Amino acid sequence: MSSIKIRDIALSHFANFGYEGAALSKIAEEVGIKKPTIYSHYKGKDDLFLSVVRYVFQLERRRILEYFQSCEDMPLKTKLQGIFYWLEQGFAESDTTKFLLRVSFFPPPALFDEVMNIVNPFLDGMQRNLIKLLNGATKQGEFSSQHTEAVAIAYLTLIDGVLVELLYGGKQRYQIRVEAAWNIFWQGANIEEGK
Amino acid sequence: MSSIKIRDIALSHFANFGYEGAALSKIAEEVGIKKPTIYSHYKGKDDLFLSVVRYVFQLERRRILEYFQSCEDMPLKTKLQGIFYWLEQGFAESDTTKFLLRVSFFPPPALFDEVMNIVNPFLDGMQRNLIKLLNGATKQGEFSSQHTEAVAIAYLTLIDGVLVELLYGGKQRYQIRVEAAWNIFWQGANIEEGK
DNA sequence: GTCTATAGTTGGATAGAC
DNA sequence: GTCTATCCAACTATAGAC
Repeated sequence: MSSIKIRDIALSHFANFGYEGAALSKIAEEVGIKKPTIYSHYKGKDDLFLSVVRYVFQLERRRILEYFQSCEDMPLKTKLQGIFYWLEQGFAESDTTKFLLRVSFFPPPALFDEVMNIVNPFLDGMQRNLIKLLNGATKQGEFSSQHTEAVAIAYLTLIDGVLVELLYGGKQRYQIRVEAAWNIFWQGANIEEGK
Repeated sequence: MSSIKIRDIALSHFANFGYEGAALSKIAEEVGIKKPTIYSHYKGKDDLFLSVVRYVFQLERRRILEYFQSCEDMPLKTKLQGIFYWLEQGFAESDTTKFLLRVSFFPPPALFDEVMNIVNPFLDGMQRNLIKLLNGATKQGEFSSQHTEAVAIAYLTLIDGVLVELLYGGKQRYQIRVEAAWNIFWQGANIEEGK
């Protein structure tokens, strides 16, 4: 089915040019079909865009679950630190992360509500899973902190901060940031109680 | 001069709709002039856009210098922590921060090189000033860390991470992030040597 | 500098033959 | 499902009167 090919190429165009910057004519050209043919697969540009949004977030959700399952028996530190390598890989392989960030930060105004109804549950789920993870580790004595939620929030902040650099500065600067910021985060998160 | 009014209103349109999403007709309408009048002030859309870019980054550079001068005699912790309130204020007052982030992360492809020739020196200057600041404080004994550069990088990562939330999640979620992530950063940065 | 009028292009979307 | 042909709306940009 060429619906899939259209969707995949549209993803890369939306990721690199944004919603307004992407043109159905250019997408069709790269797919190897004529523009009107898109309309026999999708209702229009909005429908195509929202299909890509749903696809990307579903894909990302599954990938994250797979990651956590793949390192279920490892210590917490390994799990949390491994994310950064995992992010780098996912970013290199496709335009999904770029699309994800662009859509999250600057969604097309007309589709704001519909986009946020997909983005927000995704982020909330991320945060819930993370807190669960930290709580579980705390019980097992792997991790000592009275402020599990604060650590979770700081960790998400760290991820956003390095993602920004991955998106913008490239791999090398990303790795430098991860190295520097992770160590300080981890030390700060493991301070023993008492101010 | 109405060049300024055009520039300021264009700034808000570019910030909220992106380069492609902003229309000269809408900008002119809000200014209270007709569209062709813009062409007697700017060569075209590209020229207007790049004028806004130059203006915003120059403005931001000056604002940052002013901030650091305003708290020159304060302890390092106060300086670094004060940035977060300062960011929040600047973000609320205008669309400059939104524009700055949008342009930095997702510049219009056709103007990529020209934009980056403005963005990169700006960021490099930020990082240089920060390292200078940390080095100065280290000499005065305010701050103990063997890894000044790592702290600087982690601090910039922290700023990006909270800015993302300011842009996307709003003031309240921003403040929560700042509270949680700053404490962990500061503790981690001030760990005594060893390990 | 500001306008009216308009050129020239490109965008999304539809009708209808095959 | 795919095409050709076409429509209409919106955009940037320019010409020329005032």
